Amino acid sequence: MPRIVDVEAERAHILEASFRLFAEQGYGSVRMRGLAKAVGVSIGKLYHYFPDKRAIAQSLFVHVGRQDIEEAVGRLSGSEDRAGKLRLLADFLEDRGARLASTLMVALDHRRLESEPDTTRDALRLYRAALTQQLGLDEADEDLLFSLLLGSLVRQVLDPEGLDAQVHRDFMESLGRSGG
Amino acid sequence: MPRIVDVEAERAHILEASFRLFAEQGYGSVRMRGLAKAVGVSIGKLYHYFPDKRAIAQSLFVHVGRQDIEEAVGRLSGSEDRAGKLRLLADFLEDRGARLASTLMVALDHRRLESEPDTTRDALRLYRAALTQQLGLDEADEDLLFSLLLGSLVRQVLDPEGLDAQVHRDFMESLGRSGG
Amino acid sequence: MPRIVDVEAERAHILEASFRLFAEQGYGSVRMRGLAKAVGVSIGKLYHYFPDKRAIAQSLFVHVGRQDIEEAVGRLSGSEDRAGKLRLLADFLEDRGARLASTLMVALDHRRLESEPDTTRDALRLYRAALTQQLGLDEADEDLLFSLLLGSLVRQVLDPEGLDAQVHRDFMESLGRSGG
Amino acid sequence: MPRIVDVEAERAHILEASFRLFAEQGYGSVRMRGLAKAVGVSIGKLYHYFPDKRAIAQSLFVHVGRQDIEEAVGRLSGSEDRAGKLRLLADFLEDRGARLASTLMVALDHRRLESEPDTTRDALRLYRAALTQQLGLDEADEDLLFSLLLGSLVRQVLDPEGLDAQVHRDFMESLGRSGG
DNA sequence: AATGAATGAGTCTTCATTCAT
DNA sequence: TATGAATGAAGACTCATTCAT
Repeated sequence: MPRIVDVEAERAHILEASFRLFAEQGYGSVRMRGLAKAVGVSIGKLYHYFPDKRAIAQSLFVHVGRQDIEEAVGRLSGSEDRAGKLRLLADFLEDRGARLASTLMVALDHRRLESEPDTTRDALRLYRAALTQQLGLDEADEDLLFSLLLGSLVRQVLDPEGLDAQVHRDFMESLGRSGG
Repeated sequence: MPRIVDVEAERAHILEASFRLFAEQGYGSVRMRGLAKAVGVSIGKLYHYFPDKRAIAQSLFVHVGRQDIEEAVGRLSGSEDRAGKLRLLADFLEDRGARLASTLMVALDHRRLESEPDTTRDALRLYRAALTQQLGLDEADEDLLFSLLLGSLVRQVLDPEGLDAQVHRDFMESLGRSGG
Repeated sequence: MPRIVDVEAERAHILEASFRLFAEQGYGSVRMRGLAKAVGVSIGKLYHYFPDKRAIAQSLFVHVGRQDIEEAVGRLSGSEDRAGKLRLLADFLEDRGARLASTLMVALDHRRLESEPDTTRDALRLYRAALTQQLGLDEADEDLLFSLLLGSLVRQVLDPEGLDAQVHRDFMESLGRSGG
Repeated sequence: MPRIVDVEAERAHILEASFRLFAEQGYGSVRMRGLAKAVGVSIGKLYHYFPDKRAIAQSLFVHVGRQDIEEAVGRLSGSEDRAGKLRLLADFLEDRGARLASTLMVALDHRRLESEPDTTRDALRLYRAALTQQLGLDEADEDLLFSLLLGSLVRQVLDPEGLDAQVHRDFMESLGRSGG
């Protein structure tokens, strides 16, 4: 029994420390040697906890995806009404944008690793469902919001300065005022 | 006398035929052998026209980026007023979305290939400038629209069915009615 | 814990086993695959201990050059007077000629590998200095002897039978009788 | 009939222009592209006049070897007596040393190109025979002289400044005084 | 359980040679 | 005959994975 906890903790630690490298370099450009160094463990240890490189990348996406949703839901729960939740969402985007953008990069890589796009697609829908559950917007507004969120993450990667956070925040506030 | 070749045409052909593979697999996962096969030339020919793999990927982004802008501007020019141009933009997204999404994938890879993010960032701004010039929206609307466009491209990659084109089209139309 | 290895011993072993191949084929004609087979290790191991082929060739020259001088000095030290040392030198040439000729081949390659001829030239001067120190001949005699030694090594490569060892031995003996 | 002369002239031109590159880089490091550029012809032309790279290197040695002997004999013929010839030989070494050293490099490479050392060995003996014929020294002196000549060429490659031409010249003069 | 040296298939790239023009 | 673009086998080198310690 005590071992299992350790194993999961080790795996989680490896995944967390792998995140940055996979997001920055892309699956195909990450080297096991570089990964081991970034994680701060030996190559052998990586292979002790994961069967191969692909498994790390795939587990990584699941891991960080789950964390992101949990954090998002946790934070949006800080307010009861939709307007408040939207404000918290804008806050979340602002201080977690870099991390979310990295998660998106990892998701795009993950999509390339699977022949069937199922896992990645389902994960995206999970994100969307969490949004639905928290905000209860009408479908059209939510669809727009979802594209807007993803788009702002992409822009965060390609041109962080080019993005006007206030504009996005205002748009979200306007959704709070429209119907639901 | 040796074979007479149009060097620029050959380079363009290689880049066009490379596009799909780089977009689908990502720079680090593309193999020169696979690339040669996909392009339909010998490995040697690839190296005759480009110094190395990296140069192909970098030229590729410039090449497809330029083409995309040219096509977009060409199509938006089909209408004089903003509302018409926005309708044409929605049309463009609809029938060229897959290609534009691929360009985005290539752009994200390109960003990872350069230590300084200058080229990629400048390219993104070029896209944005073309939008400004064609639509003349106020900055806030344009900022939103830009995120929305990029977001819909990302969704096209991760979950094409999850995207409601009509919603996005309606949003663009609403921009046509608002001020400028 | 990983295998514990004596890095210097491994490097020395690789160099010793590389010697023959580089001497026989010349730097440009040696293939890493052939080298690995000749050394009796994997290609990967060669690259584990040396950054590249060039580094092997360059280290090789330093390694065998040092060994040759050590052996020569060791053997000439077997006698106290100049005549005796000259006799020992002739003996050394006779039973180590093939190896010394190989070292010369490696030295000539080494010269071609560096843009500046410094290292190779300095090594040659080191050989010469060892001679000076051991024999204490006048400069002219030593100069002649040095050319003679190198010439006999070249001939050993190009036409071993064409060389009259006794003649060279006699000449060396004559140097023992002349002034110093 | 007229064609044959042209063909031979072209071949000779290619060989002469190849000499320097082969001597400096060694057979295995010479590239056909670099050779074509050095010679000032197209790669196609090289293959028009020689079946392959190896044939060029092998013809090269024969070509420059023949030229060297002819020039040496021609110059030694400028004097009737042995002392004079030895003086001319020293002169020859002094102003043609660099070229002769290159020939030696080419010879050493040539030796590595053939499985049987016949051609190279025979060429060396031809040089020796020319010496015999011109100088008529006793065998022992000639043997010494031959090693000395080759040794001075090697030193010219490895450390040109370290060689005392006067010492070598004096030695040759001393041979002129000794018996024959 | 942990390490990292060792392996060698597979990568990018080169280059002798061919051949269309 | 001459050219150099094209080819792809072979070269140097990398790197995911294994395994002795």
